[in-house]
Parts: sequence; C-alpha cells; structure tokens
Amino acid sequence: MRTKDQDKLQRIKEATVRLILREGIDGASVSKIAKEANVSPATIYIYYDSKEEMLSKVFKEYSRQSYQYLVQHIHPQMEAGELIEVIVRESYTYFVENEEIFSFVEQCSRCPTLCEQVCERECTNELMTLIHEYQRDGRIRACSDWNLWAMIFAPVRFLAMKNKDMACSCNANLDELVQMIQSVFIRHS
Amino acid sequence: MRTKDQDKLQRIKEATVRLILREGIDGASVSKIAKEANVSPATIYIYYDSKEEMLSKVFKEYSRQSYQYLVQHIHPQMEAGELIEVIVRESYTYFVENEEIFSFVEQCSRCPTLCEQVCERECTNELMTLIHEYQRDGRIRACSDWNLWAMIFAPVRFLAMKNKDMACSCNANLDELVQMIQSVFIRHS
DNA sequence: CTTCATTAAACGAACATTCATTTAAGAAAG
DNA sequence: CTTTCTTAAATGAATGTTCGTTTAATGAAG
Repeated sequence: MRTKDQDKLQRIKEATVRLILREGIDGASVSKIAKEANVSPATIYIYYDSKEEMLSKVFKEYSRQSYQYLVQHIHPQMEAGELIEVIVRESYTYFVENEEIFSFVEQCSRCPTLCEQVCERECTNELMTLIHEYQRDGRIRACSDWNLWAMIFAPVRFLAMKNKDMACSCNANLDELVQMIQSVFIRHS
Repeated sequence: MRTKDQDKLQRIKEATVRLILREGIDGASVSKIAKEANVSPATIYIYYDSKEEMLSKVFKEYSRQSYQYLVQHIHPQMEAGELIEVIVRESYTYFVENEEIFSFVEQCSRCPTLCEQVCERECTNELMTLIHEYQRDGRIRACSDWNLWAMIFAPVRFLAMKNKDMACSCNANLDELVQMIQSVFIRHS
C-alpha cells in the first residue's frame, strides 16, 4: 500500500495559509491552493472531506500553535510583571514572524461560519490555568476571562496587525504597550 | 428623467452587510446579495463598478459610521474618566446594536485585499484630535496613536465580538472593562 | 531475490453549479 | 419622444467536487 505523504499535507496547509494572506479568504479557491502546493485538486480531498472542513481544521491547528509557542516561553516561577511582558512580547514576535499564519487565523476568527466550529477556549486552557493562579493570589488583577483576553491579546494582535503600517519605531510601540498592559494588571507600577 | 432609487441603494448595502454576517465574506456573492435586496444583479452594477469596489465603498462608509456615532456622544468639556467611559460604552453599544455592520467591518478589516484600500485613519480624525488634547495636558496618559487604538478599541471590539458567547453577565464585563481601560490612561484610579 | 497481485495515494480531466459581469429590451419619469 | 433606470436572460470564466486512471509501496508466492 502507498503511504500518505505527510510532506504533501504540510504543503497543502502552508499553501492555504499563504494564499489567504495574499488574496483573502474569498480569493483562496481549492484549485489555487492546489497549484500553490504543487498538488492536484483531487489530492486535497484525500486529506479533507470538503473545503470547509479543511479551513476549519487548519484554522484550529494554527490557533493552537500560537498558544503552544507561548506556553514554551513561560514558567510558573515568573514574577507577575515579567509574565505579562513575556506574554505580550512573545505573542508579538510570533505574530510578526509568522505573518501568514497570523493573518489566516485573524481572518478565520472573524468569519462567523468558521469560528462557530472552532472553540478558541480549548486552545488556551494551559495558559489560562497559569494566569488564574496569579489572579487568585493577587499578583495580577482579577477579572473575567473575557476581559483578560480583551486587555492582553486583543491589543497585541492589533499592534501586530498594524506592524506593516508602522514606521521604524515599532519596538518603541511594543515597549510602551507592555507598560500599558502591566499598568492594568499590576498595582504600583 | 428618472431618478436613482436611493432606497434601492440602501437595500443593497444592508443586504451586503446582512449576508456577510450570515455566510461570511466568501459566501456573499453578487447574486445572493441581489436576491437578499430584492433587486436584479445588474442593478448593483448601476451603483458600483464591480463587486470589489462595492465592498470597499460599503466598508469605508460603515467604518466611518461607528466613529461618527461615537463623536455625537462626546463633548470636549468631559472629564477624562468620563471620556474613556463614554467611548468604551458607546462603542460597545453601537457594535452590539449593529451587529451586522460590526461583523462586516471586522471581516473586511482583516482582509488584506480590502483594507489596503481603506485607510482607517481618515475615519477617525475628529476623535483623535480630541483625545490628543487630553493627552497633551496630561489628563490622560500620553502614548502613540497605535497604542491608543490598541488599548481602547481593540478590547471593546473583542468584547463586542464575544458578546454572543457570553453568559448573561455581559454588563458586568463591560463595567469591568471600562475600569481596566481607565486604569491605563488615568492615574490614581 | 524476483515476480505479481493488492491497496491506497495521487493525478489530470471533466462534472454540474455558481460566479461576476454584460447585453438587450422594457418600464418609468421628465 | 427622450433619457435613464431596471431587469431577465445570457455570457464565459471559475468554483468545489468527483471520475477513471496511473503510480508507488507493500506482502505473499515462487
């Protein structure tokens, strides 16, 4: 029996993500993706049942990835200010260095038909648990999970999205953002 | 001479926005939009040169609208804390009450092919000028424009987007968010 | 080792459908 | 009448998906 070529599957995923950065979610057709991946359109249907299933699976996978990346850079002994700094800085780094994936995930997460299938919550359990500990003993300000996201990730994602439009001073912006977010969650700073 | 039917144009815009909320940006075809607006596809091409032009014009118009709405509720005599509260609350209200428009704008603003044509900056001059005054005399914390957006609008938009997923406690979340954002921009609170 | 079925991956071509857009003719208003 | 709006119908191109075939990897038989 012939075995599935994992490299080919990887190429399909990357092509999807690359094309959606270039042409937007409505410009990424199956045939274009296939061409970009050097693969026959029919091959895609060996790995996925439909275009929709493909998008939502790739979406889910790459959603997870950014948080997994983040978790690697975090350890529970960190001081509160450092924790926030690392989360913000590393998120930003990841988003900028993986702009294809980032743009893809951003687009998918605004698309009602896609994000009702992908629960962001389950991608982030590990990170949440850690932050909850810091909140419980008062090292960082307690708040609802929604607001935790709203005040940490929404700002970083916004800044990362605007990265291209910014002048050369993007590092200064990031420094400032770190301080601002810290001032929300940590007293006397 | 027969006059262009402005009501028809309005119906087209609303149908566009409604359909994109339901089916996402890639599910909104010209014919579906036409049907939704009770209009022939050809009629759309009387008002717009192409689908792309149409999307970007409607996008631009509705982008402006949310800020115009906001400006109505703001006056320069406001105390700093109140200013931020009003911006956050009224933004949220607008987004939730106009979820079709909101979802449409959110989707468009993540689509690379669309947002390179629409400069968000020019929609917000009036609001920016006002905030800059507050920043200049220290009533609210000075920061780069990017971070101003990142720490005010990105969080509200995020919360508004998650509004549907939230339990009944969405008002409490909003209250908390207002406080958190105030604590970034205003000392001793 | 060499054959040779067997199995599933992979493909290019073709499918029906839908797409964005245009045409040609009718309807409405001046 | 003239002018402009409006549309149903038609356009070719492109869409997502399937078909029939070929290719490559495996294990059994000689």
